[in-house]
Amino acid sequence: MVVCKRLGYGSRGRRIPTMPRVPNSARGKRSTRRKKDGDDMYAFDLLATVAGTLIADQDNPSNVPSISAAKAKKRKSVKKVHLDEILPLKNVAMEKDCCSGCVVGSGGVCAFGRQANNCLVENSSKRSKAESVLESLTVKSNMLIRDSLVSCAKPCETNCGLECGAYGIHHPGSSSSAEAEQMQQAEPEVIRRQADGHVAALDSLFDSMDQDGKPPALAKVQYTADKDDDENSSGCTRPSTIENKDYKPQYLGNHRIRKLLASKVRKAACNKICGRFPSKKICEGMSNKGSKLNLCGKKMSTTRQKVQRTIFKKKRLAHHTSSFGKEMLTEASGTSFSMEGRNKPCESEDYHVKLRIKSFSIPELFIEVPENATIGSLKRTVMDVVNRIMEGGLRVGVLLQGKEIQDDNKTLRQAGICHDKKLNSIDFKLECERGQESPSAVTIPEQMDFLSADIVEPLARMKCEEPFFETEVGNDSQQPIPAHRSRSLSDLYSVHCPVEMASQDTSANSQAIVPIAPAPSDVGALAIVPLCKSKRSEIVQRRIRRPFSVGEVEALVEAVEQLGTGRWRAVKMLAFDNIEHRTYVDLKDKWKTLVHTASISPQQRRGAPVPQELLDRVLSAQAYWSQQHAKLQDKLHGKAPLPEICPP
DNA sequence: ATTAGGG
DNA sequence: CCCTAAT
Repeated sequence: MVVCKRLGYGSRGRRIPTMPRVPNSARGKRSTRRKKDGDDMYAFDLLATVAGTLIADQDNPSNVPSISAAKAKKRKSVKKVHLDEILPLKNVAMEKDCCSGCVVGSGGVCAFGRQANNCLVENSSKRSKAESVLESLTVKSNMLIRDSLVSCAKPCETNCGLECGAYGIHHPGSSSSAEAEQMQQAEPEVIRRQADGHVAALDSLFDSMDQDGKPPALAKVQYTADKDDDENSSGCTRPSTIENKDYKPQYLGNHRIRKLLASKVRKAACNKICGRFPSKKICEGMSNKGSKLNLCGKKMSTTRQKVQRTIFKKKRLAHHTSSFGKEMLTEASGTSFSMEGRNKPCESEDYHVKLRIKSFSIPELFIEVPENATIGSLKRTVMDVVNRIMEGGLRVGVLLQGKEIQDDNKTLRQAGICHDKKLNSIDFKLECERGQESPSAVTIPEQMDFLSADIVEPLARMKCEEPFFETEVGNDSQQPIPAHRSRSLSDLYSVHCPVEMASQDTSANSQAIVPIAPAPSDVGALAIVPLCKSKRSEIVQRRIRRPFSVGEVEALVEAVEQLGTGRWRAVKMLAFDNIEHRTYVDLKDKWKTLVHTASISPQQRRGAPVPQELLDRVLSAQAYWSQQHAKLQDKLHGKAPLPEICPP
């Protein structure tokens, strides 16, 4: 009677701890996510705000894209200055409207310079190293980071330059025509879909966004994206890219950063959304503790809730993945219409200056990756470098004709930013909030490729001090190995994840060489001016997916068999102690999925198959420990212990 | 910081 | 994996 449900524990000779830990099952659960208010302001939001607040309509409504046309009528007439992307650095002259796609990073930071060869990646030198030949990859010159939609608004006639990023690397000239074609086709699709009735559902939302000048680019992208997202009922999907329907974001990340910043980001997003419903009283209850994400009043429809939630999600994603180009587009429609040359005489105080910041220009990136690194690791490395640029909290500087306007209290007109002036010469500068770190403090690694360095004149060399990625493998020798299993798992990793190691090493050694504020030459390009590398990036990335190997599963099963469920920290310490990317939450989650996997038919299982033997052990351990927890609960509640359930 | 549970 | 309430 008492033997039941042990299921082979004894046969494995494992001793079962006398008492399970008190389960914390009493802990509350909830499925609603309460949003909190926050005041976080992010650099690019700030910039977007700068742009947004300066933006209003020009007199010519015909230029207003279809979606915002109606709303435009409501607004008073204003002036617009279109700051198109400029290239402060001398570059190879290319024909206009050439699509030098430059997709930076993994999450969908898209950059398509439509002007010139802004993203010339050249294989500059082959320095042979002792172990590996490193390929020096110089992402040269300005990489225009811009809303992909914008980039696609103008048809690409040629595809020059190199696209480095989420969807692969294409060497100049090698870009497939199919891709270019796809990009071209994206635009009509965007416009069409926006023109039809789909917009209605979110109309009020967009409306609100419009009013505070926040570019609804995000929402727009949501429309343009594909529908295979699991939240497609909202019509929203991933915030990026038209050119790849199979977009599976390659995330990277630092769990700690994420943990620290995630709530911040959410708060900010919430705050912003809330701020976008100024007069509609949609924000009622937002600060109510008990209220859910109820932006629209007491009874938000399910769909609506989902839409809103998705907005949040996309908001966050936009923060993370397309931080550069995000929200730089200021019109609801994806139509790219140029406001250049539309300056009008300053007739009234009511006129606004409309600054349309379409893109940021990343001056230069210098990246080193081993030849045997994967594309994925390259993407992550690029993203890493980009993230580093973003680190440290950016502030915005405004330069007019190359001169920075220091006085924040000056009006635009006083500063000379007026429609009758040459507004083409406005630059925005992004600087680190804390620029204490002097350039001298920046280390120049020995392995720096100076061959490339001399190409890129005034340079700040940013060495990554700590690897962006967790080094779960590289430090085995330094860490004591507490559990034998840890050792084995480590070994296992070094066997199974060599590429990951490579990418991490790469990441740790990757350098970014970025020009320090080149004299802002002409037309409104935004020079990103990284002066420091101090503060952690606000960019939060989803962690890269790392499926559990069989070895890991086995280690997990064994640990849980010994320690029980609900002691995930202990499990982690026992079996995954030096596997940094496996948190105890991960282990708990994995156990959950293992239990589920074990309880479904093999035909229903997906992914790498787990040996049935392991799954059996999972089930037995789960059953055993559940029973233990139940017993304990009963004891705690003073109930008589239930008779043990025995199988027939 | 951990744990539990829903997504 | 993510997110977050409750410990």
